[in-house]
Amino acid sequence: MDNREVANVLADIARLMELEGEDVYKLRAYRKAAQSVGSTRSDINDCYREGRLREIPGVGESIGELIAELLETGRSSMYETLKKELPPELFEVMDVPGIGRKTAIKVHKALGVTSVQEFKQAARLHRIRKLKGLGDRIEQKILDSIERYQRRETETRIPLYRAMGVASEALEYLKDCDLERAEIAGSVRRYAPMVSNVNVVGVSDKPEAAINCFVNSPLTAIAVTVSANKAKVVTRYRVDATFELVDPDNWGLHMVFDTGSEKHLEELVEYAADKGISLSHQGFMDAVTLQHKKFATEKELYAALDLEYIPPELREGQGEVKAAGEHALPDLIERKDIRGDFHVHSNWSDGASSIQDVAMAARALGYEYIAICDHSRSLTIANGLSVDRLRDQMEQIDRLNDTLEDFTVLKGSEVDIKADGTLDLPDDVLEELDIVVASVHTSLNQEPQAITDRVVRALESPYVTILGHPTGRILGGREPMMIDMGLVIEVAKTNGKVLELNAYPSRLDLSDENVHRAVDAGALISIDTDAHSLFELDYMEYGVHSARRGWAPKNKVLNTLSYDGLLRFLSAKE
DNA sequence: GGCACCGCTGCCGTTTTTTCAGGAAAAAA
Repeated sequence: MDNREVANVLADIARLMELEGEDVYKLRAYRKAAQSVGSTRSDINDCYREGRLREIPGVGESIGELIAELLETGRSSMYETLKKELPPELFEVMDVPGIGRKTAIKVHKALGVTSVQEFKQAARLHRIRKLKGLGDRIEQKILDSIERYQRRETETRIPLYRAMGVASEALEYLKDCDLERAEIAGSVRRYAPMVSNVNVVGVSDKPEAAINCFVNSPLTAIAVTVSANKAKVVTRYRVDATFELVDPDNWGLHMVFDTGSEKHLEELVEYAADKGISLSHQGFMDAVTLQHKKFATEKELYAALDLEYIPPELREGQGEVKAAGEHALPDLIERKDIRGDFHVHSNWSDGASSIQDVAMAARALGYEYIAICDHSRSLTIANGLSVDRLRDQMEQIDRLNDTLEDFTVLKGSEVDIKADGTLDLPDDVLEELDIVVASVHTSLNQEPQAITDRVVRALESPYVTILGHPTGRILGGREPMMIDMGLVIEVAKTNGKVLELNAYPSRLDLSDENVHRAVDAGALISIDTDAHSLFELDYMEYGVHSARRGWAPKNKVLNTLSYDGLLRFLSAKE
């Protein structure tokens, strides 16, 4: 057994204990040990042989003995006993949002159903509503949840931030594969929020060895197709990866074709055809002179078509080719344009760092200002600030600002928009703040009309500066709220409110489409990280690229303003 | 069950609201 297999058994045991209603700290200990064994660099068998099992964090006497049993016999008596009690298939049922531990067990024991499919069938046949404590509405909820879950199961795409991890892992392995060059292409390079394939393009004078090296890397779960210059594999992260070796003299053409998107390439090929050029992954040929051309860089290829260089984020077939032909591409926002961050948490609520440390980190990024926007009182789970604590925080920020030069900490709050659209803090408190980010955190499932009215009401408050994570979506996890974004954008524009592009990688909310709509409508956006620790301030990178996907120019992004410019903006609103 | 810091131990992520049903589970950062 290797580390991964041992870790899987430990994790399974933890879940079975959870089903049994075992002490949560006990099962957490198993879960932690699983995590630790799975991620440790040294081989678990070596550790055992050398008597160093307990040097692994989270492995003590009992778990150490259990691992020893596993390695000696390939099984664990404790695991076997637990499995007899409850079938591990129930894990998947509990993975369905809306079905918890108790419900899963209750239904399993009463009806003898085990798999997700069986639960679904039982709900369809109205067998669940007959159980004590469950009724027709819970039954319907279970059915809906399972259907949503199953739809998600067929989803092979993963969120960008996870694909980024896979991509850098691929590049890391490829360092040992005798390559002269290797770069990420595909939808990861375009910063698409959901990714189904990680593309790597490389150059090597030993192609066969390089391809084999990639296919045999630990990244690969199954090799799908392998040819002389190209390999496609299923990775161990539920996403495919493609590695292609190309002619270095034609690097530019290959990068364009391997970056996509399909729609962009369609537009591009058509545009080229109109100019009498035959363009494909195979090459570039003048249809009249029959001359072939190669391009070492993408810029040269676009230039040969009389096009402006089109940045990868714009290559979605949204009219960028036409715009590039007219030299009318937007002057896209860049990372270096960002002068501050309006949505950052400190350890006053659920952040990890002190205000001072956040300020220092932000200044080290070259920012001029940062707004501390901790949660407001009703969001108790995030340790939201009461009015009194918020006032204390404001005082502390004032004192901190007295010691800072060329940098300002703005006083803010991420104030909850309550279910009726009122704000979680009274107006006289909001008025004292520099920045008010208003966000929805509760009752996300309201009907379209209700949720839209609610947000509109918040945007009509004169004290709100920014609408935080406007749709509440979690990539690969939660659907956006059923809000009428068209109307919200209009109201924001009319009332001089700013729409946030929350750069937290699992959110990226506004979506690129909505950024585009907002920019077209003339509304302002701000790109904020929602950082809860210092390193998360770097999430700005995701935000900027997403804004570029929405064609956002610098002058539509609030946090490109200098501090003085920002003050003018804020005072103009009063 | 593991661990840190001394013990005959106590902590490990928390708390309130919503929802469906009539007490209990799930969701929010």
